[in-house]
Amino acid sequence: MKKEAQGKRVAVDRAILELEQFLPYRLSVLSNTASRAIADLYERRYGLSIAEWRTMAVLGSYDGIAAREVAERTAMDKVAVSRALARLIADGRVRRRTAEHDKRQSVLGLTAKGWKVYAEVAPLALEHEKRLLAHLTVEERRWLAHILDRLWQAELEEIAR
Amino acid sequence: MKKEAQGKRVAVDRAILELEQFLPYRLSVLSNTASRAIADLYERRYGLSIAEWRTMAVLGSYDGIAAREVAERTAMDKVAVSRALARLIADGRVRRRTAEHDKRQSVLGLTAKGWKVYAEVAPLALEHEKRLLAHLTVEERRWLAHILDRLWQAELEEIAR
DNA sequence: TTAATCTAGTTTCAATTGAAACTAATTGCA
DNA sequence: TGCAATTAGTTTCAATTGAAACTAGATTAA
Repeated sequence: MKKEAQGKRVAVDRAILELEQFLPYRLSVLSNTASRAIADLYERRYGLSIAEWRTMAVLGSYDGIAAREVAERTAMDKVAVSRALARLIADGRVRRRTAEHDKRQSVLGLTAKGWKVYAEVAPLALEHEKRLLAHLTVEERRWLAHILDRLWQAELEEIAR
Repeated sequence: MKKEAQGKRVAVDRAILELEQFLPYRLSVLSNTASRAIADLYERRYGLSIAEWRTMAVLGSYDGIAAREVAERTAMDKVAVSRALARLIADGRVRRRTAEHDKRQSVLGLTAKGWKVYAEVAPLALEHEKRLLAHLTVEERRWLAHILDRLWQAELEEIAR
């Protein structure tokens, strides 16, 4: 490490870690910008938070699941799910029944109104994803998907331990 | 899409988007787990939040910069930086002078105490990063670095527009 | 010059989040 | 059985965050 012109903004000798090169930092910044743009859009247009959108998305794929499974499938904790559901139900986008076989559990699903929102938001989200990926070549995209799978898997194993 | 056994957990016809495959979601989950483990560690051991650690990290690399530049280099907003600095200074880990050429600006740097913390935390952070990357082959690691660069660059261009 | 604009950084107040405690129902097991 | 432990989900309260307003200094341009 050596001085730049002016002797200002010196990269210091003792430094061992460059934040800009640090993987967790890079992932965090990337993740934030990837989510922010689209999140702002459906927040403004539909009053949906990320937590609410994720909840709707999994209910779009898995009708009739309980809150616990929403939490698993959205990687959110049960408190966040509870709050997201409270708002979605208040807005009439999600319906909740009590499971007959276990009265603690709920049976959740999108209402007609919820499906209407879903049918508008999902394409926006997918388009946004496409725009992000458009910056990569086909090969890079394949590698990215592969690497995410690998890391995902590694995490699961880590948690399982 | 078709029914699974039991007629439960049905993947619904109208579903357009699988959250688990959605890039912003995958990045978010990955980023969270990548940061969480290490963040918990230096929170417990040194009482450092992520914002504080990032601030210390850039001050370790760039001595004498102002809060504005900390914000740029950590991808945090100025309020977050102001608060992180307030705590770091209160803890005696960062020193702040006023810039002579512009009395609005501060001139920031790690104190001896700050350097001591840095010298302990940085290796921990790097080791953690190594453990994450250990799940990938050399080739995968190279591609990951490359892809992150590409997306990073794309973002910068996006913002510049 | 000096008034208007801009920039660095802080403060305030409301909204969001996180952790712990809680309620209600279910399960495991002596 | 029935009582202790577990699970689903909610509530509460404190801590964190975000947005806007604010202070103080610097810059611009008439």
